[in-house]
Amino acid sequence: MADTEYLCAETETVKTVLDKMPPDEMLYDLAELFKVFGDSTRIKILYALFESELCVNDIATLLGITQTAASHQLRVLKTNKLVKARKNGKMIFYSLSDDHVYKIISQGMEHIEE
Amino acid sequence: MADTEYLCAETETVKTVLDKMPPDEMLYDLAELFKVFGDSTRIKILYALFESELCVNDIATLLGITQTAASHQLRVLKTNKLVKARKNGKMIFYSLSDDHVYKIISQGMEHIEE
DNA sequence: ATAACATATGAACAGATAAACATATATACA
DNA sequence: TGTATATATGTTTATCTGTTCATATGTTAT
Repeated sequence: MADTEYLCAETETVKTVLDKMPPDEMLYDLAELFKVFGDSTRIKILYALFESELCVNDIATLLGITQTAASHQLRVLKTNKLVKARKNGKMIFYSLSDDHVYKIISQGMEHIEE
Repeated sequence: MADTEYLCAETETVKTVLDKMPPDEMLYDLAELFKVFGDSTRIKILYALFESELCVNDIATLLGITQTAASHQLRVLKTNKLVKARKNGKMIFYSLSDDHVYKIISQGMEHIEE
């Protein structure tokens, strides 16, 4: 037997909230996306790429991290379609995949700066 | 003696990248902010609050989580200024603190839906 | 083919974190 | 005052995550 749940909010309100809530899978994906932005190393990489495409070693050197760490994080960014890769000889140049990245980070910055 | 670092990118480019990079502390704060969005329980809470202010117990019931879990997550959201609280008797109503929350989540959704 | 370089991968470890459980605080009402 | 209700807090635990180290893959040049 389930508990008798009761609510403070109006029944109508509760109904609206539940109606407008996107499906769980979508909310899960959204959280996953933000999780990618939730690491300072990855944020730094994205910021660096605002200016120019860069190869892995340059990114590592610029940010003062190891090549391995850069590579691992670039993989996360690529998997989540935040950056794309272009191969040129032995080097691989990474760049932002679209301007959502810029917009999302900008909104975040606005929130912080107030 | 430091390694002799060399870069693939132009010296000028590297300089610009470093110049435009915000201070580390700011980048760290930004990552912290996105970390808050990077959890599906918190995303669900924020989505619920898009419609209406809600008390803790309602949020817990609506999302199918325990009161304790809701309270813990609301604290995280409040600490990061994403929600604000209004006390009314024994109940505490939570609501979104500003529209950055909405904008950030919207941008994220756009990225996912493409 | 071999050497040097650029990047990626796999495994292990340390630190972070969300949830659960028990309990504390605070308010309302009898 | 005592009791029920609403929310918050502290602690533990299981899981996740970022980094490091070692190694592998792939590319270029000699």
